[in-house]
Amino acid sequence: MSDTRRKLIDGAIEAIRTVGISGVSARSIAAAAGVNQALVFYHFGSVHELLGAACMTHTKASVELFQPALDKVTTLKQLLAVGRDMHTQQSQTFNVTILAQLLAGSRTDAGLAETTRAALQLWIDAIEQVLIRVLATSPAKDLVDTKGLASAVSAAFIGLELYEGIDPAGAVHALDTLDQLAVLVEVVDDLGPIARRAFRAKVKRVADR
Amino acid sequence: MSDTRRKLIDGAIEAIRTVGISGVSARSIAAAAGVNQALVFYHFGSVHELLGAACMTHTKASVELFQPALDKVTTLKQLLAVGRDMHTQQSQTFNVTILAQLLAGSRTDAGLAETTRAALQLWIDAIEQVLIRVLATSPAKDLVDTKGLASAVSAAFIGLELYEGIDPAGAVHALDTLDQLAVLVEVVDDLGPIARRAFRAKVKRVADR
DNA sequence: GTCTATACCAGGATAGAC
DNA sequence: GTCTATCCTGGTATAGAC
Repeated sequence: MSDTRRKLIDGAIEAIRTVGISGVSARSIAAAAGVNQALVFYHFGSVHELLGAACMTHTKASVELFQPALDKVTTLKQLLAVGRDMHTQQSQTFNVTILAQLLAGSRTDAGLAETTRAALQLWIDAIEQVLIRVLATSPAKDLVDTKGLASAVSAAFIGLELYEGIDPAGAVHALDTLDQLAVLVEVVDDLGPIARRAFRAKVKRVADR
Repeated sequence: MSDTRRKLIDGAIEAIRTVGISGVSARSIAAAAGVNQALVFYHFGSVHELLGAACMTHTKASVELFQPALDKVTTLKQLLAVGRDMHTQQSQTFNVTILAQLLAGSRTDAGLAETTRAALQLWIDAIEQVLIRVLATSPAKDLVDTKGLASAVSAAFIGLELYEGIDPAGAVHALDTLDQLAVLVEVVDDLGPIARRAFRAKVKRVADR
């Protein structure tokens, strides 16, 4: 990949982060990239195309970067912790920030929507693998669709990121609460044999109906 | 409130819905409202001010409209059902769609961020009241911070709305999965006295540490 | 492949007629 | 309170020099 293409992609990420989807433009991206504005169109054809390419590249790199951390996760609480770590470690280029802005922008551009969907799917797939592993020993195992839950978790994370933008303290509070709830799940997983059997029976009854 | 102000507020909602935060402008709003573009500035001073006013008005009306439905909710499953109903019944003016777009736009405007925060808070407060009622009889009661959970639920809903924009089928699937999970909570709430006592003891131990 | 220059349009905002 | 006209800025996109 040429040097300018890479600069433009980095510039696009930087621009989305600083001015948001509603302020991003060929000029703001070129300024962040330190190259001429016309090159956006030479290399990518349009601003939206560049945004899509940047989103895909950035998401791929981000998922790969955190894959080792995800592989170590054995509880829901730890999964949440990885999410929070991502945010603090990479506050300058946090991928979920980018995805949130592009998701909002995808409302008016079908092409961008498709790329954003594909990028988000990378996270969903990675998270699903974690969930399959984490839930393998849970008594609630048969009641949970891992694909659906992985989508829900990803979407929720995006919502929390947007919420953080308007109420940082509230977002921390919300995440702390989810942390507590993750403990609740462990409590269920950790019930004694009698309670566990009663739980399983209930779950089975509910799952069958 | 004057007729034109109302028209502009309705037009702003309409414009956010159709062109999104990145496409919204004094001209697009005025076109949707059927009034002259200059009136945006006469009545509201700036486009962002109008967006903030529209967001607040629309959210207030939406919360009031769904308050009776929220008052009837007695389980998490029903709370989720109200959310889904809102979406289908009000697909033209779904308030969460508006909030999601303004949340994304708030990244670059502190004033808009504050108004959006206040508007979202209306939902969070309403949902917290529901949660207090729903969780009152749950054995997990003492472990859950209702304020934090209400924020998390609201944020998650916004994320799901954005996700729906790029993958409608995936979003339905995610919501169906959450529906199943809500059942799981009922299972816990519905354990027999022995299991319930064991559960409470575990929760207490966890809550104390 | 990159830069300059430029055409052209959309958006924010104001002045002033009515 | 509303409309017309207008200014200016910044946005997309292309042509053409280098």
